[in-house]
Amino acid sequence: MLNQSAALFEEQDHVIIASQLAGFIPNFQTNFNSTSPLEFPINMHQPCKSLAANLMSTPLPSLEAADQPLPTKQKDEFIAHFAGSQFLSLQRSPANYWAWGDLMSDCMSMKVGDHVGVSPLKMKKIYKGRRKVREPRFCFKTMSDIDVLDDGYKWRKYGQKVVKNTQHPRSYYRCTQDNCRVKKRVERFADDPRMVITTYEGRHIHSPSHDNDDESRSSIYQLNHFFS
DNA sequence: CGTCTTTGACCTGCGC
DNA sequence: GCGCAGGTCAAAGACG
Repeated sequence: MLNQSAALFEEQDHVIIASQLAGFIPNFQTNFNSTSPLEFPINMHQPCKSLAANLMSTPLPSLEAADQPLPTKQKDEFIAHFAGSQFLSLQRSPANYWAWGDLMSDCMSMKVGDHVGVSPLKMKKIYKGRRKVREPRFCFKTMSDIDVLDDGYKWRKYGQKVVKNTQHPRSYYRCTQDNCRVKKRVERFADDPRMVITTYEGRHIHSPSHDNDDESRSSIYQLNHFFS
């Protein structure tokens, strides 16, 4: 049984859904005011997605406003929706919109206690350099002895790399379906090798193979279809 | 024999 | 411009 706790984010659609983010980001500073992780069951993802999409659908503020917090009203709506739940507050700016993926990537290799955050200067550099559209990405972390989780799709490994400051190599996979450009990266969490971090990039243009009906109902299958 | 994995080389982007 | 690190390629080997 997969551990369903996960941290998910998708940049292209402005959807940011976080669960157990504190596990990825030891200290919330600069752009994140978090006191405790946000947690919700897997079947709450769709309402969360709608809410977050609505929240994030207003035009991006000007670059000069990059360091300004999310308008209080929007933040309050988000907080209200999760009243009674542990809550992660989000601040939105054009810079950290682009920085989400990078920040998350940075966090993968960080040690507990490291500072996490993006300086205003770095944020503006990231924003300036990322005007091209990037494939949507999301990642999640699971407790598993198996590196490559069966997600219903067929993958071919095309590379492996030792990442700096980590003991475990990162593996690169591509979907084997013709014309499908989806990729995924699989690596062990540096601070806790029992955890597997899987990062998906792109969207499948086909349905998963249904070799195993039980698998098609699994949580990981639902995770993939959340973004399809 | 076809498919998949491994792995060193190469490419690219970024920081200094 | 240079060096480093991450990402990708592709030839060779393993496996069924």
